[in-house]
Amino acid sequence: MTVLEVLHSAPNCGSCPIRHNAVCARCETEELAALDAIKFYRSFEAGQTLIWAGDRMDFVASVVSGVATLTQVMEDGRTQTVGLLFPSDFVGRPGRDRAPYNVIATTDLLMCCFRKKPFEEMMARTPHIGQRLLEMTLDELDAAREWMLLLGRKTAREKIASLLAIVGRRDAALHLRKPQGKLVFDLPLTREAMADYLGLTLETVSRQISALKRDGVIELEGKRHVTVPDYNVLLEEAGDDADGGFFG
Amino acid sequence: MTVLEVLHSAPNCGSCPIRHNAVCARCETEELAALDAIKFYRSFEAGQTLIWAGDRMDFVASVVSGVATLTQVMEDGRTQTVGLLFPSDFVGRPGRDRAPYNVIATTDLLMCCFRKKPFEEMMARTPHIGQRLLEMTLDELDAAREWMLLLGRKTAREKIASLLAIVGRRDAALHLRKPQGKLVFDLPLTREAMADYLGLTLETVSRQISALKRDGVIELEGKRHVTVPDYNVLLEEAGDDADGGFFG
DNA sequence: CTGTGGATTTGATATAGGTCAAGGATTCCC
DNA sequence: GGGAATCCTTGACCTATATCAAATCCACAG
Repeated sequence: MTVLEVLHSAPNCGSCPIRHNAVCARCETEELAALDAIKFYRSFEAGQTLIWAGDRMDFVASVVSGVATLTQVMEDGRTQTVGLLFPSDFVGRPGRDRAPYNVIATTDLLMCCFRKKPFEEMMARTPHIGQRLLEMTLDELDAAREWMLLLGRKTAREKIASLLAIVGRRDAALHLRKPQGKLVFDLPLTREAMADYLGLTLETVSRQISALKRDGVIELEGKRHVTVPDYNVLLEEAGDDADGGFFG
Repeated sequence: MTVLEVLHSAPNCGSCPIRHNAVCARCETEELAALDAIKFYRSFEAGQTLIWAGDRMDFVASVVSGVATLTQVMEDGRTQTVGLLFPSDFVGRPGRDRAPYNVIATTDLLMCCFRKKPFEEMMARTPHIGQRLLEMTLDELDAAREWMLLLGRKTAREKIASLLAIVGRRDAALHLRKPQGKLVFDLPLTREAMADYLGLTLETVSRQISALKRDGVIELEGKRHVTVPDYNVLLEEAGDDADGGFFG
């Protein structure tokens, strides 16, 4: 995969609590060439922590394949995941050099990285990139706030349905399809990782998944392979507005 | 208060779930003059909804005095507040013209507004402003994610203590002081508004405030006037890291 | 095939916080 | 002063979810 491909894939997936992406979908060829010169790839295994909260971060990066989480941990071990990163999502914050969260690969993961300093210099020369970054950050903020509603007010069943809807939507986006009708995808998270994202325990996650299965909202093959017979039914279970959020 | 004063006051209050502010603390005098030409003031009464989710927003604005909330409401009425706006905080998103949340004045409120189109034109001419806006948006994102930890993992008592710590810190910032030792301030929120922000019911909020009072963590005079004998004790009750978050 | 360890499910029980209901305090208005 | 509205507190009880404890499943090493 070339940088050009990474940067030009910019699916906008909706109101998910998930980062959107592509650094600059409109930038000039010569700028892409410049980016190309400062890029490198890194791969990680499922379960690996790529970055620890407080670490110095001297690069920014895009997810090429796989899924990662952004996670906060309290002193006594209570854990809350605050973001999910799918392919095309972006990590890193120009102008800040400490990572505020643990970044953990939940599946095998390939990242396309750019050294931070040259990236920032390029940003300074290229207004489009800064604009795009503001755009992306606003999307992330909307996603975080949508998740605040989920964490503060939704029931366990609604939380699970919401998460499944988002994973289904992002997976559909990877295949350049709109999420509708029947969806089939693999869960990129363990029950525990789902619990950490939803503010639940893994037992509750397991029970609610069983309940959704019993009620025919989803079908399961093994523990990770999910079939959603009707995406709209799933959205109703999620308690969202009809279209699944502000972005449709 | 002049625009210059509004724009140049940029307290950075820490890891609160609260927006920070000042559009551009470093911009040139002539740019301030340009901003001055497109500003206007609006005032609102406590309880008034300034903006409804879905409304067209043709301005951006800074809080001059008072407090407002950003609030999401589900179809069945469940309500979650996703942001608190104190003086110097910013509302509005260049490049987007629909408001995603209700904005509600919780006290009498004065806003300093700028018409959006000229503001955006100015942003395009002045890289500092765009940079500052990205900076502010990243702060908001951090605050939102800190709040996700609160909503997903903290107990009711910790939630209340966290909110009191944040209000105390922002209030101290208004007086250009560091929060420490004894703090005295007024709560700008009803019990119900606190509940909506913390993902609780108003009864639970009331009970936990009574408990913190009983345990000497706070003192109350009337329902709104709070004395915190020792800010560090409050932070411990909040379950945060010693210094109260990433920003100190 | 067999043991081992992680991930998951399921059951029994406990509890934090929600719900429903009643009553106080404060303010405002007449 | 006397409603009456709003906001807040407190009590009694209930329930969704957490906690603790076994099973079960499955992948993988030997």
